[in-house]
Amino acid sequence: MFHLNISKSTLQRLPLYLNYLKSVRDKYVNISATIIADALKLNDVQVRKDLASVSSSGKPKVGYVTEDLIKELEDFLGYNTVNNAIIVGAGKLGKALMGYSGFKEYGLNILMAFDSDPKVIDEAERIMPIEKLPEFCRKMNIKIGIITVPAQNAQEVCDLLVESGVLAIWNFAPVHLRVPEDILVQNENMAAALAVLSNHLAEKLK
Amino acid sequence: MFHLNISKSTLQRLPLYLNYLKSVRDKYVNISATIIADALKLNDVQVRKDLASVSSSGKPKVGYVTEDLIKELEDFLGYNTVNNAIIVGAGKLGKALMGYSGFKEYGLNILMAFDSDPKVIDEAERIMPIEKLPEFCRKMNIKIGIITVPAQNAQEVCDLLVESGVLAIWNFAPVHLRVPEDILVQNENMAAALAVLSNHLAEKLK
DNA sequence: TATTTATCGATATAATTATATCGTTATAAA
DNA sequence: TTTATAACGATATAATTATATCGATAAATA
Repeated sequence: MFHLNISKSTLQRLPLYLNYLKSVRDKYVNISATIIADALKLNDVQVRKDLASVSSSGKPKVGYVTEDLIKELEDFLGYNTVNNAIIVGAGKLGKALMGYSGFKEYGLNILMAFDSDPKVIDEAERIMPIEKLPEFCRKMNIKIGIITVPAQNAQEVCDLLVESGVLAIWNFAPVHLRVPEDILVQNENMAAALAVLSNHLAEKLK
Repeated sequence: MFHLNISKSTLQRLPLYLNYLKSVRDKYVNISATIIADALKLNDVQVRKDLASVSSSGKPKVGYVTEDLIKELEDFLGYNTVNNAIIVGAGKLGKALMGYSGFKEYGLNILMAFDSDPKVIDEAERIMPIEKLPEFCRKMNIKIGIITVPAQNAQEVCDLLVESGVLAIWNFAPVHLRVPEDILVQNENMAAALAVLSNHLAEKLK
């Protein structure tokens, strides 16, 4: 697999293609970028370019073999590989993510949550004290860490994760995290999303 | 307030600025775009341009008055205005979001969840049958809807929300929603985030 | 008071991302 | 068998977004 030079925007559209393809796999044996673009209200050239980075099987007049494309997307997106992860911050959001079974589908397996508050520790519920994080990460070879602590603690948690060998961080705190160059931070900024919503409403209702 | 011509990327950075400013309000009476940019690892011109869309009080050599800027950002982002919202889909994610108190801080007040499955209806827990959604939205003047149903049901739920007067939709399903021009869809695509994480790992570990 | 400095706002350039165009090819219809 | 068409890939153009440059200005220092 050649995971090179693929833009974040492309990468973020791939799951949409995959989802759409799965929903029409019975309907189309072959499918074209034009049809996909139409269904997802995107530009067909964009779809074609995006797909070119995971597949090279497109044929003029015919398009792509739907099942092949699904397979290629799933492989590329790592849905067929299990990635073990841990969560730091066992508050409401952390627990919710941990309890959310939907991530399995994407190859994400959340093994454990960690928290600094002794009151929430509960090993039966898979919540351990943060002191045990480094050892756990090394032993289990954890490469993905999810941060759901309050903004003011996010950076220190981030540092701890990096020290413990984590390579990719999914950050739910509304802060910018400073990390070494080779570590990826993916921000899931709910505040940012809300900003967009609220701004739209202010526009509409004024 | 003039909410015009502001790019989504800018809008998404504003909460970061606000959060940072709050964390240093005791330290700096005045603050410059340079300092903010440095702290958030952004370009100073970008910060200045972003701030120009909410404030016009920057002074050479001095920068901005921290407290004024905080106030302006909060107003602009609508954190001082309560936006009532509802959730459709009372599965794990829906319940989690509903129970998550953090949104209050951003002016988002989730009043009720709706679901089509009679087994999960529980008015004491603020989960109502989906049939009651349109009436509820109209009566309570709901303008924000949050979609946490499975991908295959997302479009019909979206249509229902639009019919019921909702103007902005926060979509957690990994699908593209088709809506009239004046309705905003903000996608919180967890699958997309995971795609980015997984791709990075594949790169690093290959 | 003159000079230096940090910073602003405005404008210009660069980089990235999206869209349009064009030649080619595989299939279907005439 | 020829012609038409849908769709591909490649390349070119347009739009958006980020970064760099520059003159102006408020405060600090000489």
